[in-house]
Amino acid sequence: MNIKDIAKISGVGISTVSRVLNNSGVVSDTTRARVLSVVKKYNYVPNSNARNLKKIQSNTIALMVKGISNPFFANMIKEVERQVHLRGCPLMIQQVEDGVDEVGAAMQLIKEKNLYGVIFMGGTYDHSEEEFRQLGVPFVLTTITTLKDVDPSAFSSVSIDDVQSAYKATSYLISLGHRHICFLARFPFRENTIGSRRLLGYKKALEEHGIEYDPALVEDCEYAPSFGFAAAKRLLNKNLGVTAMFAASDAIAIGAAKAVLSSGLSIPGDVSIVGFDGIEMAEYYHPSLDTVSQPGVEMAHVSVEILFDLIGGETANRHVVFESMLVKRGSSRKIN
Amino acid sequence: MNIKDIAKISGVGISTVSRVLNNSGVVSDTTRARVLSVVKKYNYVPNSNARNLKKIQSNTIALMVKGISNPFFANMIKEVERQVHLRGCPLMIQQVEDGVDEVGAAMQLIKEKNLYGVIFMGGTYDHSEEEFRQLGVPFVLTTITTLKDVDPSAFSSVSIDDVQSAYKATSYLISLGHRHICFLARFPFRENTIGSRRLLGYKKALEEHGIEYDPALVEDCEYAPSFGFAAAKRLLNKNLGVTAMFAASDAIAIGAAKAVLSSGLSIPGDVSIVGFDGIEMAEYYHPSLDTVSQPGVEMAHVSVEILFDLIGGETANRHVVFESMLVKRGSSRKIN
DNA sequence: GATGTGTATCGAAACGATTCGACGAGCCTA
DNA sequence: TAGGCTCGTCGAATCGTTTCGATACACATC
Repeated sequence: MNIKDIAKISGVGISTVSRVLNNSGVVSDTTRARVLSVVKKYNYVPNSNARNLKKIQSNTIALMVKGISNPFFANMIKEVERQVHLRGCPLMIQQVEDGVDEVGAAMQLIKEKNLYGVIFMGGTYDHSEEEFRQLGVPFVLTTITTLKDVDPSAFSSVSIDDVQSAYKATSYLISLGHRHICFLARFPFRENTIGSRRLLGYKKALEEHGIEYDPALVEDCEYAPSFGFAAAKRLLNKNLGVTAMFAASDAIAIGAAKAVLSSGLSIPGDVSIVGFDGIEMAEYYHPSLDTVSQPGVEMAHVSVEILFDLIGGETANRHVVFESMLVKRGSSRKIN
Repeated sequence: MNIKDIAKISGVGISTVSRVLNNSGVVSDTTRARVLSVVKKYNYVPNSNARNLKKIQSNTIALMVKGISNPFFANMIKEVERQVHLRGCPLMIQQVEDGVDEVGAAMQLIKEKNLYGVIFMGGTYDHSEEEFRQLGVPFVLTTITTLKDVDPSAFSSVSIDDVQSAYKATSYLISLGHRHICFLARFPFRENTIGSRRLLGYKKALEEHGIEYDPALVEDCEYAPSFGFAAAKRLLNKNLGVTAMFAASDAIAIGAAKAVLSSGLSIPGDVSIVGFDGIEMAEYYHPSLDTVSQPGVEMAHVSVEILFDLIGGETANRHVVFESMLVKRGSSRKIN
C-alpha cells in the first residue's frame, strides 16, 4: 500500500495525496476528507525512507548517550524524548559504548539518515573543533566535557559548573568541621574530565581553608556502586582518620556508604558522606544521602530548546550553565 | 557525495561501486581496491534511506522498551544492543510512554522504516492475536505479560515464571517463621499483569502453608522507591503486626526499607524484606536486600537469538522461561 | 472575445541506492 | 573462424515519496 494506491483509490493525483498528508499547498475540503478517509481505512503510513530520501533532510533527532544505564540520565532521556516528540520529530536513542568514537558514530548516522540534529549526552569528548564542525548539522553537548580546547563559538552546551559544584560540597564538609575528607571519582589521567574538574573544586576548597591536599585521600573509581564500595574499603584500610567522603556520583556514594556501614562505622556518626547527581535512589538510601544535585530534567529540556533554535536558523551557539544544588539530608554532620 | 560521484571519480559504473560496498557479485581485485580507496578518501557513507527504500527491507531492529529508566532494563538494553550490533544490524531504541499503544507504535515504525524485527521489552500488553499478527515482521516479547489470551504459536517470548518466583520468595519468608507478610506491587485491576501474577504466587504460598490471605496486607504501588516508601508507611500505620515485606521490585523494596528504617524499626531485626529483579543498587543498600533475581542479561541475549532465528526463516515461535534465583543477603531473618 | 487571476489539481522529475539483463573482451573448442 | 562460455562491467529500471511547472476551469476585467 503506497501513495500511488491511495491516490488511485481516492480518485486523485499522487501529489494531492502528498499535499493532504503534509498539510502543504491548497486542497479543497471535500478532496482532503476523501483522501483522509481512504488513508484511515487502509491504515496507510507513508514510507519514511522514501520521504527522507526525497526531502534530503529527515526530521529525525538523534540522542547519543554514553552509558544509557546511568540512572542520572534516565529522566533526562525521558525528557529529551518528550520535548522532541512535542515538536513532532522522531527521536533515535543511540547508546554509545565506552571507547567508541561517538562523534564519528554520529557522523555516520547523520550521513546515513540525513539527521536533523544531534544531542550528545554524558562523557568526555576528545574531538577537535574541526571534527565537530564537520558534523554539518546542529548539535548540543549536554553534561559533557571536552578534552581538546575547542572554541566555544563552535558548539552549544548545557552543563553545570563541576569545579564550583565540587567546591561547594567540599566547603560544606569543611564547614562541618571535617579535615580528613576523601574524594572518590574516575580519573583517566587527563585534564578536563568530569572527575578531574571535580577534583579541582575539591582542592580549591581545601586550599581556601588552609587544609593540605593529601593524595592518599583521593581514590580512583568508576561511577558504579561496586567500585565505590571497593574504593571506600581501600581508603578505610589506610587508617587515615577519614571523617568524611565526597563522591563524584551518587552511585559511588551508595557503594562507599555500604563500605562504611559494613565496617561497623555509622553514617553520619563516624563518617559523613556527600554524593553527586541527585538520583532518586540516593534519597531512599538509609540514611538519606546528601548530594550535589543537578537539575537533569531542566538541562534536558534546555538542550532540546537550543537544538531546535539552531535548527530554526539561529546561528549563535549558546552555553547554558545550570546551578547545582547542595541537598542536605541525613548523611553528614558537624564534628568537634 | 553519493554513489554516482564515487563511481565517476573511481572511473567505474554505479553498480560496480554498489557491488564493492555490499560484497555482492564479482568485482576484480584492482577495481575493488580502487573504489575502496576513493570511498575512504572522501569519507563516503551510503545513504540508508535510499538503500532501504530500494531494498524494501532495512536491516534495522527496533527495541520498544516501556520505561527506559527502569534500572532493571539498563543492562538488558546494553546486551540487546551488543548482540544486535554483533550481527551487523543497527538498533533503534524506542522509549514507550506509559499509556501509549506500543504495538501500534511499533506497527507505525515497521511500515515507516521497513524494519527487520522488533523486540518488545517490559510491561503488560493488551493486544489481540490479530494485532500481533499484523505486525508482519518477526518479534519477541521480553519480560512482558499479555492480557488477552493470545495463542502461544503466534508470538515468541522470553520471561521468568512470575507466579513461581513470587511463590519462592513468599515461601522463603514463611519458612523463616513469618506469618504476617505484606506484598507490595502495582495492580491495575486486571488479571495477568506482572503484579497480579506475582500476587498469585504470594497467595499460593500462603495457602499451602495454611496462612489466611489478608487483603489489608497487600498494597498497591508503582515500581519506584517513592511509591514503595509511601505504601510501606501506610502499611506500618495499620499496625497489623507485619514482620516481613515482599516487594515486586527492588525499587519498591528500597523505598519500603527506607520507610521501615525511618520508623525506627530495624531490618532484618524487626522486619524482613525481599525484593524482586536483582538490580545492583539493592545489593549495596544497607542492609543488602534479599531479592528474587532475574537473569536479565541472558534474557536479553536469548531474545536477540530468537529474533534472528525468526528472521533467518525459522517459523516455529519459541517461549523461553528462565529460572529466577532467590538471592539471600542480609535483609531477612528467622523469627520465633 | 481576448486577457488576466485565482483555485484545485495533475504528472513528471528528482532523491540515492540496488539489481537485473545486457554486453564486450578474452579464451577455448570444434 | 564461428560459436559458446566466463569474467568483469555497465546502464536502465525501480523503490515511494516530494515538489515544481503545467494545466484546466471558473470567473472577472477590459
